[in-house]
Amino acid sequence: MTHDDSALIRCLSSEVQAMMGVYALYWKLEESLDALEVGLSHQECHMMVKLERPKRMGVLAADMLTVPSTITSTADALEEAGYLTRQRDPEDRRAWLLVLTNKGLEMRQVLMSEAGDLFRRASGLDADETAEFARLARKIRENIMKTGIPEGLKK
Amino acid sequence: MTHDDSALIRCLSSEVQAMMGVYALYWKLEESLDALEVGLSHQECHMMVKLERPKRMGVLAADMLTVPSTITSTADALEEAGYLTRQRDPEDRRAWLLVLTNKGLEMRQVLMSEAGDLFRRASGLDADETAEFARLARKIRENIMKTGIPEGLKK
DNA sequence: CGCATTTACTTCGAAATATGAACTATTCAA
DNA sequence: TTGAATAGTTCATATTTCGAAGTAAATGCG
Repeated sequence: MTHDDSALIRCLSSEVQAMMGVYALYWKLEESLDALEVGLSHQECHMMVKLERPKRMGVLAADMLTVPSTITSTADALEEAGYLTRQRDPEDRRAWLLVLTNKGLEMRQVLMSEAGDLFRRASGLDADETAEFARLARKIRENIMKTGIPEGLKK
Repeated sequence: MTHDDSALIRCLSSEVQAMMGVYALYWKLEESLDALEVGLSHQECHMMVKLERPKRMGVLAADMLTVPSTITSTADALEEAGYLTRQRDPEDRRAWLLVLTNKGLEMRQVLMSEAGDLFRRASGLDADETAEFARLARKIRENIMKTGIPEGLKK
């Protein structure tokens, strides 16, 4: 704590307190990702995590709340590095499925376990608190995935 | 939800579930910030929020987990727009205090109340859940501010 | 005191990232 | 079969971020 912010923060609405915590955590986690020195950009790490199973690029764009062209270049990099391959989706041959290679699956395991450590260290929460935080975070994520995507395509 | 992810996600560790929620929320909030059309970049919004009281640029850099030169350019933009002024810190004349103008204070109020709305809509949590989430988020933020900053200066 | 070192911020050019408009290939609908 | 819609790609551009070198003020130390 740089100063006595904690007292000031308690004066804010719960929503704003929550946001500030989320921002701090996000920034901290992003910073820690660099320290992993795993040779992947943040976006590439996120894509690896999202690929628990083969997914279409459009689905990933929606999941990652980003734009198709970003997915293309991220996938290019991961393919180049040997972590995934593109396979035509048999159900719609316009679409590609991104499929992790064995090397990709291994890297994903590493990332997931490192991610757990990062969260534990950054948050400082005990197991119960983490479980409760995870429950709410899951609920939030479900809400966003449900309501957010249409909005994201607005304009 | 693009598919039946919710079931898959429950298989992950609490830590990873928490992270995925935090990421989704962060991305969603950032996206919504654009829609605010308030003429400020994300970084500029964040700085406005952090300036609940005058702060040194170095302190802001630590708070925002970023680099001094980024703070300089963000502060330049906000000064240009009339939201803040630089004042020499009487305690150390090398340092500047960034002080919100009246216009800046008004904008900060707008941002804070909009932020509350954004969180409410994005998260979909009720008041109790929000309070609980805020409690944990505050705890996390305190932990990060306490432990995180020295690490951030490593290297 | 006077000089070397550290600290706080700035400058500016380069690197990394993100974005959108125009394009190819495929599907769908009539 | 043809026109419109969709999935992804390309590429040039905009935005953001970073870091090395510079200025000015403070601090430490003989």
